[in-house]
Formats: sequence, structure tokens, C-alpha cells
Amino acid sequence: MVNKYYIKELLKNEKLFLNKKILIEGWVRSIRYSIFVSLNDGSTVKNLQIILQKNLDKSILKKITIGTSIKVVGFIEKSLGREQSIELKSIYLYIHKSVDTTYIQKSILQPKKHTLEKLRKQAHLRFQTNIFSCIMRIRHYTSFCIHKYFNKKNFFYIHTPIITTSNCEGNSKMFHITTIDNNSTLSYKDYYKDFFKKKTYLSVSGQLEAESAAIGLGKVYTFGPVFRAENSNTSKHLAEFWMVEPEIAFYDLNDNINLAEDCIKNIIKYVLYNCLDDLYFLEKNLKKWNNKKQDFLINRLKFVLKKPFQRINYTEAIKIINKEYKKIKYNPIVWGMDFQSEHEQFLVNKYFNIPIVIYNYPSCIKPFYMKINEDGLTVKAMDIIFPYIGEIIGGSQREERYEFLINRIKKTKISKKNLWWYIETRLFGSVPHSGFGLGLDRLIQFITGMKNIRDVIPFPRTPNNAEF
RNA sequence: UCCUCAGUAGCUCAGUAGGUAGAGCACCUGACUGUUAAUCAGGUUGUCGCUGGUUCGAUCCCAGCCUGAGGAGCCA
Repeated sequence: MVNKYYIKELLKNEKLFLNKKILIEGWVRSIRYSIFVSLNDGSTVKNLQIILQKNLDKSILKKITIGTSIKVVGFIEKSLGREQSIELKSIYLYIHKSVDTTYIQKSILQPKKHTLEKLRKQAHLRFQTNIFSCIMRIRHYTSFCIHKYFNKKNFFYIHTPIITTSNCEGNSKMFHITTIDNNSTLSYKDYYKDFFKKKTYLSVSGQLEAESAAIGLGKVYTFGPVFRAENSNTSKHLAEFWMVEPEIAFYDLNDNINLAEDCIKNIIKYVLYNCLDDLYFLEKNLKKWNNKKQDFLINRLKFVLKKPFQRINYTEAIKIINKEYKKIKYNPIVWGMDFQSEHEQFLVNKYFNIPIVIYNYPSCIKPFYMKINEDGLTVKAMDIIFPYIGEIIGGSQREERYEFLINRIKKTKISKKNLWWYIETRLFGSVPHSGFGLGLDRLIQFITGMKNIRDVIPFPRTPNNAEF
């Protein structure tokens, strides 16, 4: 009986495995000189070199093509080559499934430089490429760390519904859910005869439900997919994306910002510690593709950890932009307008040169649930803006006062009807509370240096694209 | 949704200032027991995104459409 191991385990403890007989399974990345096979099993970006038996039949050898899945039993030995310190000398080989060379040619497995667009078109095969498997491992560690972080801080993980009746953002377009089919004489307007006897949608956020959970459980978070039916064709938007939304009772805006900053920094630290091989690989390749001379990925991550984020209120931010706009040839901005992405990028990349937190936005550009300040004009909102990708977190202290909430809803012309339960929470032990939404995919974009958000999620959903 | 750009071999791309196309790699055949996307020799490969128009003739010019990318808006 031979034990099976994964490449990550072998490389972590090379000496322990020397001269040991082991079993390994994976996919062929390349075959050289008829005896050297680079095998990858997904556990790490690094490959294990397999030395095939010298007298292997030619017909077998021909079957060991790129992408072929194999099982090998052999002895771990010190490698004579330069690129690796150990290798597996094979004594038994089993081919699970050989890949025909004509298929390889048509696929992204072909050992060539492929564009990320090409990889996207073969999203079902992307997991077999180095770059995408690196990103997926980082995505895993990021998600895992989020649970770890909140668990350690005594938050409870709340599963908020994916099917909802309310639109928390007020103006986001939502996906309508119905069981009425096209052939029916009913239309989607006959929602009172539909499955739920209500108009239902895919959730754009779990916030409202999380708020009611926080009033009782104290500290909660949601982490799941959310859906936006906006027709946005950009490198930063998805129709289905993953969002982390903590919601905390007795937290004010400042506590909220502190939590958000600590959370992001914690995740980055965790990824730096656990995904260094993947980050090195990405850095090496991004450098090549972007024709950059300097390493930038890992330094950028370390840089975020170094200093506190710059906190600035909306009104001050406007002043800075209007003072500097002539120099930078951007449009000036009037109080009450939202920032354009060039404004945000100016503040982050040029003016402060660190991630920034902008808070106390005018109430007219923010949703109804945010707590209004004493000035009556601004709300206790905060956005965290990161270099290159822009807004990564949006949050606020919530309006916990019943009358103020009602007033705000009236002003924003949102229907109270479906929100009755949310409003009612303000009558039962309402407390100051805060929360934020962290876009997981955007955070991973920043960590991995991917320019397009479609390259950090396994099967992206965007307008016109749900192929896989 | 708007603006800009692109679509040529399996991949990355060049090209034709209107006369149906080429490079590198891949692939195929052969050689090779220490390679690192191995090397050497020989060989194959295309509705030049789709539809229509102008023309003796369109991959090239014009129009429409489709697909993709970058940017903007919406936001996470």
C-alpha cells in the first residue's frame, strides 16, 4: 500500500520524503526529452518533475500529452536539474485520460502565451492554467480569511435570503424571479398569482436582513452572492458577485471605518502569508505582460499595510479637487455631486498616495437607510477607495430613529410597503448600528493585480454572458 | 446605455496604398537518457467576424450587424 500525497505537502517537507515510495496524481503540464514530465496537481503553482521509466513503450509515451491526467508511483529523489530540488522517479504509471493533440491545439492548454480574453472564452478549462489556478487559490484564502476574521471577533455568520422583495439600494435594477412561463396566459404583472404571491427578485444586498439580525445577535456578517441587473460593461462590474456585509449593533461610523480598515489589512496579511508562491508567480507574469521593470504586486500589498488609510470628509475632498483640478485638467466638482472615478483616482494615487476613506456624503446621493448628521445635509456614509480599482467598500452608520427613517423614505420616494418589517425594527430596541459591504471580487482584483474582474471569478456573469 | 479601438492559420500577430495571404510558436513525421514552454531536420494548416453595396475583381473601400477589449455612467 502506497500513500498518496499532494505536491504542496512534498515540497513543504522535501527531506522527509527523500527515498520514500509515494503515489501522486495530477495533470501533465509539459513533457521533455521523452522522460521528463512536469506534473501539476492543483495544490500549488509549483510542478513536480516526474522521471519516466527508460524503457517505456513508445505507444504509451505518445499518450502522455499536455493536459493528460496520470497516476504515478515512484521514489522521491534528489534532482540533478537546477530548477527543482526533488523529483519523482517513476516505477508505475497509469494514464487516466490522454488528451488528443488536435484538442490541445484548439484549447488554452496549448503551451503558448494566451490572452486573458482567450482564457475567458474557455472558462471551463481555465482552472488548468497556472495563472487562473493561482487566482483561484488566492480567492479561496481570501474567502477563508474573511470567515476566520469575523469568527475570531465573535461575529455570527447569517445566511440572508437570495430571493427578496425589497430593493435596499433603491435604484439598482434587479433580476425578477417568477415561475410564470412564457406560454402561460399570465404575465409577470400578475404577480399575485405567482409562486410567492408577490414580486420577487434576486437580492442586491443582504444588508436589511443583516441589520435586523444585528439587533439581537449584536455582531453579524453575511457573505454570499448578490445580483445586479445593471447593463454595465466595465472591467469592475459583474451581474453576480460576492459581497461581505458585516452589521454591528452599538457601532458608530468611526467604529465602522476602524473595522473595515482592520478587516482589509488582516486579509492582505493572511494572503501574503499563505499565497506567496501564487503571488510571486502572478508578479513575475504581470511584469512580463505589462512590460514593467519593477515588481509591483507584492510591494503594493505590503504598502497598504504600512500606514493608516487617509480619512477625509466629503466636503474637504471636494475642496482639494477644486483647488487642484486646473493642474490635473479634470473637471471641477460642485458640492452635492458624486465623485467621478478620475477624482477618486487622483486623491488615491496622486494626492495622498494611500487608500482613502471618504465619509459624510451629501444625503441626496446616498440611500435612505444612512443616518443623517446634525447638519441635516450629510449622512454618516463612508466609502473606501483603493488604488486602480476604486471603491472597494461602501458603508454607513444606519438611521436607527423611527421618525427620521420614515422621513427619509418619504423623500426618496421608495415604497414603504415591502419595507414594513425593516421599519418596524426601529420600534423594538433600536440601537445605533453600522455596517459595510466589501466587494470580494474587487478586493481579489487588487490583490492579484488583475485588470478585469472577469478574471477573478470562476464563471463570470455579465450582460450577454452566462455561457458557462 | 454612450465613446474609442479591434476581429487574418490552433495561438500571438504582420500584411495587401483593391488582383483570394505570411512569420514565430503549436501540430504531424523522424532523431535524441538530464531536460526546464528542450534541441535538430522535414512537412501540413486559412470561407482574412457576418450580411449587403461599389467594382471586371473586395480580406483591403462603404453601410449595417455580431463579438470582444479599453474608457465613461451605475456601483461593490
